[in-house]
Amino acid sequence: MFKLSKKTEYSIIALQYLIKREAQMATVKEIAEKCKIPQPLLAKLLQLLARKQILRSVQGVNGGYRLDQPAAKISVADVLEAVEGPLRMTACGSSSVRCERLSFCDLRQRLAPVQKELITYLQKISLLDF
Amino acid sequence: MFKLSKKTEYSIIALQYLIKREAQMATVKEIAEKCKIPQPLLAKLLQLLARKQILRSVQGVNGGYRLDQPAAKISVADVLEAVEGPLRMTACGSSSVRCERLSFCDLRQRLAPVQKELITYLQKISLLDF
DNA sequence: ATAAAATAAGACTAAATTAGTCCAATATAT
DNA sequence: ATATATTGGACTAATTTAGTCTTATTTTAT
Repeated sequence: MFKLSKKTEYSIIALQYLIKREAQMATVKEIAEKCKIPQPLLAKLLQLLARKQILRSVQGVNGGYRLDQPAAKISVADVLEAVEGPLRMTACGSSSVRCERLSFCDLRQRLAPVQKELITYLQKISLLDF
Repeated sequence: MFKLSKKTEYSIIALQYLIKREAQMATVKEIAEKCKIPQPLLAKLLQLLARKQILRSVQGVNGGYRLDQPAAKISVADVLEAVEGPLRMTACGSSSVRCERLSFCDLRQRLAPVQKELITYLQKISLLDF
């Protein structure tokens, strides 16, 4: 329970690698080899992080990825959201899901504050102090 | 991310039903129908909860399940652990998993305090105030 | 005693999600 | 131009989760 997905683990590991390299670019290939992450999968993850402005990508020769924000400003919550999508504890609540228990189940409402606290907590942990 | 499994949802819903019924027994069949949960699956879940002394089971005619503890003493963490097994955020750390990144990856150690806080938090939420 | 009503346990199948691959397209420095 | 990168999307494989089925055991009422 609450186990991070491989995607999330890989993302954090790759980010930590990039933090150590500071502003220097690193290619997917390099990161994949050093961190022992399957390269095509890592490529996807770094793309997701770039879309959320956590990383900056440069295409072409001498291209690669580097941090687009100071490490202290990147929260664990940011990474989770970029890679896994919005954090929510119940299946219902996403617009497409209709729940046959709606009439009597108050799980979602009860979980809402828990979820909120959890997110707040994860937002306070940056990749640096984490 | 952090979405509760169906098992967990079903367990909490069933427990809330049992809380409303107070000390009265309810059969798996009854709970399954009222809460719209597949009966054989629910049966498994209630067994897990009974093993952890969250529920008390009585076999035979007129048997069923009832709470084995006051609702206020049952924490969300208890339910999660009973149904999902120990809460841990990394795949490594369970004895059977060997990680090829061990030499340089400190994810597990860094996640340890996060995980601890999370568990502490979930332990403080009972089925009543939740 | 016996039948009926209940949980217990484990093997099994199906569905869904996650992990990982592959390939063609686009961008860029030399 | 060409080599080296990322981009994006479709695809397959593996794993996990959800759900079913069957048989055994326990208990009670008759």
